[in-house]
Amino acid sequence: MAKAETPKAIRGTQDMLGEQVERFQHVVSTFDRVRRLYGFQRVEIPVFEATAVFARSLGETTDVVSKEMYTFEDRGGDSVTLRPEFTAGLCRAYLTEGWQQYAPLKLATHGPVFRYERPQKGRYRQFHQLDAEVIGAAEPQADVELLALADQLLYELGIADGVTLQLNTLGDAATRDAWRGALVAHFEKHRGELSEDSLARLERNPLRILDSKDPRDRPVADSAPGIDAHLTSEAGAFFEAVIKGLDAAGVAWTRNDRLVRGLDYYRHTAFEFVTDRLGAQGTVLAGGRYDGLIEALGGPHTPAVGWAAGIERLAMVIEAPEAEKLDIVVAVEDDRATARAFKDVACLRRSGLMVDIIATGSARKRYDKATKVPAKSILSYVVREGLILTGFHGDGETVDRAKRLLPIEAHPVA
RNA sequence: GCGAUCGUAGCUCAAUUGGUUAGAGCGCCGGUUUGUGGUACCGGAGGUUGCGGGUUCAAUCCCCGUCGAUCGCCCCA
Repeated sequence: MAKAETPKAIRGTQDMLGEQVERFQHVVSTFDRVRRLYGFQRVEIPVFEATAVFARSLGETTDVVSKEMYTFEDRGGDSVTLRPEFTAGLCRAYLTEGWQQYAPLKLATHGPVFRYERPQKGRYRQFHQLDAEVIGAAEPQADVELLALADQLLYELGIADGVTLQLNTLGDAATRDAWRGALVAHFEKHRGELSEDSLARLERNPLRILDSKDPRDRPVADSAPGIDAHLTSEAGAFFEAVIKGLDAAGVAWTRNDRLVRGLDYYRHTAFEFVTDRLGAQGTVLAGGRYDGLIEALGGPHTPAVGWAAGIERLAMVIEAPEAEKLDIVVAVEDDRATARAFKDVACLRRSGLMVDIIATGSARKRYDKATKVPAKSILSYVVREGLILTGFHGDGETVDRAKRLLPIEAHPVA
């Protein structure tokens, strides 16, 4: 029979073990702890939705919809899509589950998301996000609270120093239209100085020229008009309130008036927490206010604001957390003690101690193996003159606890 | 979709300008030493050098293709 060929992992997926998992878990558990401090409740939503949920929310950026989503037809012929983000699904749930009665809702969730993209540093096809949203709150306090949550999360992950909060406003609809007009006029005037990529952007998505990485674009992008001159008084007041709130809450930020969002339903606050330690994929947490999204999903006008953070990117930036140690590792150095040892191990585990046992392979090497297992203490079993003897080594507190649970006298070999 | 770099044992890496039987450490398995201990030694298993062509007396090494990985571009909800 021909040797079976091992199927390979799908491009852009990850298998995690050891330190990678420790890092991942540390990010998630820190998020779960901090989110409670702010009264954000955990929600669960599906990993896939009707394609319309995301297609509608992504509007006219057809590139993203057609090329970058994992879209399939199910057996009934319906088009379904693996979630590329949490926000649209949460908004759908808000509308279809009657969650409007609880508004304003502070929600938190985390899990896998999927984007059909070419993998690179900090970028995968199945990756994982933390997500926090406030749905049904029009006030700038919601933006501030959400940013404070993000800020504290990064602080407690120990990476606040290496990350900066870049803040901008996209204004309201009127502001945005006026600014966009001024930008297009500016870029049209300097067509000749723009890169080919940016000339294409000028047609599809002119705001994106502002954050172009092409050095040829920088002079034109840097000299482009900012949004401030076009802010309506309402939009200006909103941004002011956010800034004042951040300062009051002690959240450090820097203005980046080149920071934009591609989609029209984004209003007012836009922000990104950025690190320089991840190469080209330095954005570690990003979000903004999306007052127009729920209407785009066929719901009533509903103001909302939220953010998402890449768990893998955060996990790469933090210090390695200390691996969890077992309380005891048992080394059975004589096969005649095996039954006794397993009995004791069962007792210890039922008492809530984390215990592993080494009872296979060369008997005389089992102690050496045990010393390599991350554990607070070692319990060894040997046989002398027909008696099973036990020996403890390591952390005193753990040893004392185990000694109280186990019979200390030597047992004859059965 | 485009570009650059890289694919040798389970892992990290060697192998002279192309040269004969592709090595080492770690890990794994077995044995010896030690015997309240993380030591040292001996032995073993494990490779179609990613895959397929080509050049050559001879290819891990050079060339082409392909697959995969990494990093970047595009995109970034």
